[in-house]
Amino acid sequence: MAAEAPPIQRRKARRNAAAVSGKVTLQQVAAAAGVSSATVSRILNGTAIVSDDKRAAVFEAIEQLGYVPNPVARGLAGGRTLSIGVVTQAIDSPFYSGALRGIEDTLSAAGYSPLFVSGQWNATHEARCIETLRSRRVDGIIVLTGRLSNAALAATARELPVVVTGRKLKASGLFALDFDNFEGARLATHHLLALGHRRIAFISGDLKHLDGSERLRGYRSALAAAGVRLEPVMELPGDFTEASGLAAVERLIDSREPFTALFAANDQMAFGAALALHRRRMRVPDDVSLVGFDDLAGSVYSVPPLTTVHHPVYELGQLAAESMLQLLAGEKPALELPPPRLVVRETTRQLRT
Amino acid sequence: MAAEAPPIQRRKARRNAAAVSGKVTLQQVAAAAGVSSATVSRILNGTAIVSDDKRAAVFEAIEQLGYVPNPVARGLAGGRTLSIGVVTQAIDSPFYSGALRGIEDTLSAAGYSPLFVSGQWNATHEARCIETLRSRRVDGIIVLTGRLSNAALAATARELPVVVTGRKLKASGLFALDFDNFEGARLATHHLLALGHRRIAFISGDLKHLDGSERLRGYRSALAAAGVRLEPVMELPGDFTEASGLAAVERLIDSREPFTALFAANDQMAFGAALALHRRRMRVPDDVSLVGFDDLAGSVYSVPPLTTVHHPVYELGQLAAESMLQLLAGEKPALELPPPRLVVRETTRQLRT
DNA sequence: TTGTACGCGTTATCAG
DNA sequence: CTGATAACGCGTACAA
Repeated sequence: MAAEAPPIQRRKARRNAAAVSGKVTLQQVAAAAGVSSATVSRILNGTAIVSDDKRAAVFEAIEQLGYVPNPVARGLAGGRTLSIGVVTQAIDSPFYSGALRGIEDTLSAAGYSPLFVSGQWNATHEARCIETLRSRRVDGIIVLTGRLSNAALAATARELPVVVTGRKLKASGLFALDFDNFEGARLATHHLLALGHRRIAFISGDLKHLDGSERLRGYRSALAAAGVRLEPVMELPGDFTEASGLAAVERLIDSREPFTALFAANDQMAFGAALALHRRRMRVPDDVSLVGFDDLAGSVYSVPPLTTVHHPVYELGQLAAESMLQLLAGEKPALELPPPRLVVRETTRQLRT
Repeated sequence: MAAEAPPIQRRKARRNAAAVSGKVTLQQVAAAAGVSSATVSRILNGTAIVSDDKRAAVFEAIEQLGYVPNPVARGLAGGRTLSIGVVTQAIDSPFYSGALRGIEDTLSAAGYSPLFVSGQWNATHEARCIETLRSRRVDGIIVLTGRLSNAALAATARELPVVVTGRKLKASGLFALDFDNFEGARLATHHLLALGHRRIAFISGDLKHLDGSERLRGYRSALAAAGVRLEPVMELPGDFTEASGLAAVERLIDSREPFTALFAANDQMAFGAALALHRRRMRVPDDVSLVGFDDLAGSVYSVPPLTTVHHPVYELGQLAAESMLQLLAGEKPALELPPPRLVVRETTRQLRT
């Protein structure tokens, strides 16, 4: 036993050094295991059946040497980089960052790495982002609510798998994951109607996006179903930012148009609206009821906590990533997001009569 | 002229096809330009001086063919992947996402791509993340407030450039970008003292992190300087989350210890604190003054807008990325974050006497 | 089942 | 200044 000590120590030392420097090659593993490099590769990728003894020898060698495959070389040789491009609009938006985490969690669990790029709400920039991702040879691209045209998306889907959220679209090699924004907005508006409100103003998001237009449609639909007349003055334009929500409410108040409730197309605008109401000395929910959309992490802790429509952003990211994995595996994804759900907190109350 | 039309068209067509498929190789460019591939490489990387005519011919060919270099092959051959690993704790945290944007902006402007991974406040997981990044052959690693030991960080800095934020540390190949949390906390506490407050409670963050402990130190220092006795009961433990801020304030109120002001070690805990006060029917700032730390994007729109210490997170990301670029260029970074700055908004007021 | 040999697209090292 | 040519580390036809 004692005689064997030195070799063992040496092996251990080498292993640590290797694990840190990451410089052990597949070739070295093959040599140590007494097989060809092709066999090692086959074992690693499950490309072919290998005899059990060689298999064991290879794993032994991998363990001893602390071998870690080099994804760069893999990418060059095999064409697969095990990385997925993710096009987001603003990486620091409270809305998207939740989705990004969902994507990262499920992608990394599958051995893939996400490559995030920000499109910055600009179609041209977005196209450039996709070019960058393609030049980096990503295996697929996930687009979170892009500005890119459906045609452009379908075109890149012909080259590599694409998963897109926030729009409806069918094309080969592409999967669209959509959330029922219409129903969510209907739910929110219905809630206010059920509380007795009739003068319900709506702060819309960017109508160029499906999210924005669908939420407006849901609002209108609910009002119509309740027999409440649609009034253009009650539809305030916004762009999904807090500032636009604040501005919209100030304009509404200045117009002296009576209203008892406010539905903002997203939580951020609802926050802006709440501040505007506060500035004008109108209390929430005593004077005005307020509903948001998205259920951001911070909405639970706003004062008072915001009633809103839950949008499962984390799950959105997870499902987008899972769909991509399925696309990569040659399967046809059919995942669906859970239906929207109203979360009643403390910014809404029965209309005083 | 007319005779030349066909070739031009053909060239155009080929160029488009190439730009989309991204399959034109450096070899093809070399062939088209009538030079060797080495020359093309040299021109692209500025590795050596090349005659003007060949240079022009190569650029002409690149343009015609729509050549885009392949970073994967580059990574294999040259060892540089033009990608930087970024270890963050929670990609969806409002605090870190701002920094991530700063990093992405300046990195991509320099032709680098960031590779984000989440350490999830877990040293073991963080170490694994770094292994992943190294296996992907990133050219450097930026660590945002990690849990990793200084020793571990210094060790990886021996292998490749490292930039770390949120701690003080000197080592070769490593640059630490620190923010003056002590001074920021001192500023905030001083502000409350200047308003006449004496019973100022402090909700601390995770004291295992330098951010947390330094802010506590700043709070104590300001009190001491004003001759106010430090009372352990006024120092409430927290962990940087909204929930912990809420719990801390509820405990404080239940203890019936009198207090007129509250300083939370970050904005998220301040939000939690504000909600707790609201629940207990204590008004901000009329009954209690409240100060946060970080100046998150949402703090401007909280109701009422939060007085807080501005922490330049976006710049933090920018500077971290710039430092990394300098490290990569063989320079010695000496960038510094701007000093902390108190942003007085509407949650603090003169103590009523 | 296994090994040989070539190719992936660049960079780097030599000569010239 | 420029051109062959050898790496870089791995996947994969092809052959055995």
